[in-house]
Amino acid sequence: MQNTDDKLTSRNIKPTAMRELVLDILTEQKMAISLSDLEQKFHKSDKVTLYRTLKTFEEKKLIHSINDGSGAVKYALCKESCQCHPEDLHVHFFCLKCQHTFCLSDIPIPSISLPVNFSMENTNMVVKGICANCND
Amino acid sequence: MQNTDDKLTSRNIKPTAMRELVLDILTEQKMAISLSDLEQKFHKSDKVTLYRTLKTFEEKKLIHSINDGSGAVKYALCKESCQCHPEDLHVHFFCLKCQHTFCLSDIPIPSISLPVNFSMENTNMVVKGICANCND
DNA sequence: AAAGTTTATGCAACTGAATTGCAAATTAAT
DNA sequence: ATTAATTTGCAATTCAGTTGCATAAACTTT
Ligand SMILES: [Mn+2]
Ligand SMILES: [Mn+2]
Ligand SMILES: [Zn+2]
Ligand SMILES: [Zn+2]
Repeated sequence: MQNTDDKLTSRNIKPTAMRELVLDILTEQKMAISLSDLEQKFHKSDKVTLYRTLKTFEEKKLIHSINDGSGAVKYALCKESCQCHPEDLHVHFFCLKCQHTFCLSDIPIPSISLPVNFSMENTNMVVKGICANCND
Repeated sequence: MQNTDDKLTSRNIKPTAMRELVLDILTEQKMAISLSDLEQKFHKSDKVTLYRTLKTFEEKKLIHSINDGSGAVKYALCKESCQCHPEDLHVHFFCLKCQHTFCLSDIPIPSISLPVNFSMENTNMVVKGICANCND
């Protein structure tokens, strides 16, 4: 198990104080969070710095982004082994009641056969419904 | 085959001039279009009216919306038989080159088995890649 | 047909997410 | 220590989506 600093350097991200804080917060989360969610975890913070931190993390494949249709992109940590290749992708779940977005890390995105001459690079699959917490 | 007016009334939408125009434009499209795309098909138009027209159409299940991650929601006509139930859902394709979004109407969204106590109501599945046109 | 009622439209204005420019601060390299 | 490269903070912008309200159009009732 690597510490925060190693997790950053192993993804070729320079470990600044800010980035360590952000990574620690992301590591604590049980669900995906948006930029505004992240901002609210700080007492004082600059949204743009957090924005660029998330961008850097995503670029270096430390986190991945999820478009759950809620209007704000959500982010969640990648597994250590993740390279964000098609085989690393998983299904996400958006709860219509609590509005939380979960990584269903164990559920790979099913591959589908596209029409002729269409090639795939990536897939975003979001199931919407009621999560276990909200189902009484 | 119904005319524009009948298509509207059969979905319980009052057929105003505006709505007929919008439906005709939507019917012509080979791909899903955004609100701004729609706005640009008019010489003079009010974005809010178009916005509310699309909302009404979607509510009455004449069209469905697609969240392709491009930043703007896209819209496309439903099939005549569509009730927007899970069994009516299909996969969408977003071309990374031409940025167009296509309904893969013949490809149903594969059903997945969710973790215990999660229930599903709806699924958004967008495959990203290169479309047939762009694959030379 | 006229008057009244409901619904749709147009315009202005606002919100909130995402993004850019730039200067100051921090970090790395020489 | 000086210089160069990178990161951070603040101001400001863009753009999709949305609301409020007044006018216009479409229906209902007399
Ligand atoms: Mn995930
Ligand atoms: Mn479609
Ligand atoms: Zn929930
Ligand atoms: Zn294309």
